[in-house]
Amino acid sequence: MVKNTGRAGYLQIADDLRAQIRGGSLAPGTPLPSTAQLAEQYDASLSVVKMAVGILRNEGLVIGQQGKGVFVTDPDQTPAAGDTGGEVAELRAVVQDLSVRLARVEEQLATSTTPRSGRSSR
Amino acid sequence: MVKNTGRAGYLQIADDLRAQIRGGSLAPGTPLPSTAQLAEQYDASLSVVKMAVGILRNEGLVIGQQGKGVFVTDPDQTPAAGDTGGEVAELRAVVQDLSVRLARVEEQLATSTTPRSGRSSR
DNA sequence: TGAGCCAACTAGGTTAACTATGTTGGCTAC
DNA sequence: GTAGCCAACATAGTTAACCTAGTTGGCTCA
Repeated sequence: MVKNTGRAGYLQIADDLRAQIRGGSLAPGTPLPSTAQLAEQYDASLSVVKMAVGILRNEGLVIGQQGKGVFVTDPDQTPAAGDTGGEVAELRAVVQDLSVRLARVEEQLATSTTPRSGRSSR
Repeated sequence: MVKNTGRAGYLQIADDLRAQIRGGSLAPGTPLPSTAQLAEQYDASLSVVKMAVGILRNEGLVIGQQGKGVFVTDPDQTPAAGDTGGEVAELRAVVQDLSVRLARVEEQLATSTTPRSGRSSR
């Protein structure tokens, strides 16, 4: 399953699993196969599989529970790894502000343009 | 150097190096100390250091050259792992555009509602 | 039936060893 | 001076082994 494409085996596995997660084959909350099973499926060592899963964990796509397994995270509740979360939060705040202001403007326009005919054809 | 904070050693090292890179201590183009040196500095095994560096490599913060070393990447030229960087930049631009346009509309409204006293005291 | 024990299974971290590949500097020969 | 060789150094990937910690299910006993 791990091909000689020059791309490291652990990255290929991570790519494959990520594609499954992104593509919906592995839905949020779904447990991934165990490390042992993945090693068998991908014909790789446990260590390589662990590395691959570690990559996805750092990306926030999966979360592991000792003794239980590794589960696909819910994208709506994933803070997003790294500082991106902070940037996204910032953008959300700005968008929220714009939304409020725009609603206000729309309201003003709705009440102020009604009596003025000729201004409604924008 | 790797503390018993419950956070994995390799993650601590990655955090530390990331902070140095983000903080400017390690400028773009700068070579990181070698794996052997980092292992000594952080009192960890080669493998742990490699994992830490691997994390940073996946984040696009560093790039390695065999036989030479690992170098800090230039943030302006780093695509940022995945599409998140590009998407955030794009969203910023859109938000900025909306901000300007909304401010303009708000200004127009302010001037067109001036003759109507009682409506400006929002 | 419920509680306790334990084996099997699981994730995650750490370590050492090995391999492949590339870089660099010193040394030698021409 | 230049080219070639090689040891030392370096990155990156792979593997196996070990350890800690947690989960689960089956079995035994009260």
